[in-house]
Amino acid sequence: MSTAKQTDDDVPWLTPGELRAWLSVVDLLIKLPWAIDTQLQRDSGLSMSEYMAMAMLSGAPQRTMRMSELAKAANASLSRLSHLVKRLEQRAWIRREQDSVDARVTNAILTDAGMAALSAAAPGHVRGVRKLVLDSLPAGHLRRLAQDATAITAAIIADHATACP
Amino acid sequence: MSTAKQTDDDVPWLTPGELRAWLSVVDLLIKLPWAIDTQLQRDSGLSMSEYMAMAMLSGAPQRTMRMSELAKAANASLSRLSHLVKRLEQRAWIRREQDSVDARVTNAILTDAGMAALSAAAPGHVRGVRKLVLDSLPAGHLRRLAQDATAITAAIIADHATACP
DNA sequence: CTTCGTTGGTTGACTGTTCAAGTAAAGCTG
DNA sequence: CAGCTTTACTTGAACAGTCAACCAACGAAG
Repeated sequence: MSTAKQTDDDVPWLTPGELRAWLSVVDLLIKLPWAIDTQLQRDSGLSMSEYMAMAMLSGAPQRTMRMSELAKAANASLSRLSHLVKRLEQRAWIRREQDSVDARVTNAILTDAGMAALSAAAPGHVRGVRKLVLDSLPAGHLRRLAQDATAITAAIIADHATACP
Repeated sequence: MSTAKQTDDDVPWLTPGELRAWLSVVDLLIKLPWAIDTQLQRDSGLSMSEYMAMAMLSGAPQRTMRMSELAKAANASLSRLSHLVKRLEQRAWIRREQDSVDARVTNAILTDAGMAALSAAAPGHVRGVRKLVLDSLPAGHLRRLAQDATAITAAIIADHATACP
């Protein structure tokens, strides 16, 4: 059933402490995205992924990025981004343009209206992040949390790289 | 645009350090569920939410829970759970039964086949969690991480409670 | 300069989630 | 016990995300 070298019987089951810890992490993985998304959706009609895409564009030179570049920055698949940008294009917040050098690449450009929408959404979003995340953690814990998060994502990327070369 | 008491201009923007830390957490919130789901789907044809529902049932007396109870345990909305259970029912991994005391409640019951499927899926899942999460963190960090996660989810719940009483 | 493989992106069908509405049993309340 | 309200789900439509084709442009190789 699994392709791993270890047999299933070798896997040490989680200790009660590990299990509780893992479940509280899972709880976070469900609830935090939900909370952030809810605030953004309610106050600005944006999903987190849409916000991220627009935020990344806003920080780029000319407020412009190629699709594949933006996909990486916003943690989205190319397909997902394509659909997402199409929707934002209909709201006139993003414009698409063919690159003049390489005609295969599409450049996504944050319009002025998009920039305005992002600016309107940002304070509420930041307030939410502050209230839910930063204010919940004692001083110094944020840095630790970020380091642990980075360590885990690094393991994910490494694992993915060894799994399919 | 927002219903909060603070005006938008009062919100202190994130410092560069806070922003970096937050983005690394966001990265985790995207990649870790994806990695876990991918492993489960590939090796066992289950999504994380399906796995969680079945795991919760497996630990309950009679391998039985009422839908609303299971929804809370598995972090799902009632509607989502209803659809999800319908799908698992078609695979004969879960059975539904009306409660004999209160005819409104539906009891979800993990079948023997469901238990077998769960047992087959568990080792691979645990191995994944170990490899990606537990093994990425130095000793002691897991407990800290869990505490921080719990603090944040508590803030989310508190916030949600004050927002809509 | 034409063929072939690669890169960059789009599209459409399917799947799962959410949201709003609906149903039906329980539990008051007068 | 007749008429509300609440509780416990279920359902169907809308929507976002994934996956597997697909297409067009580029770039080597012959």
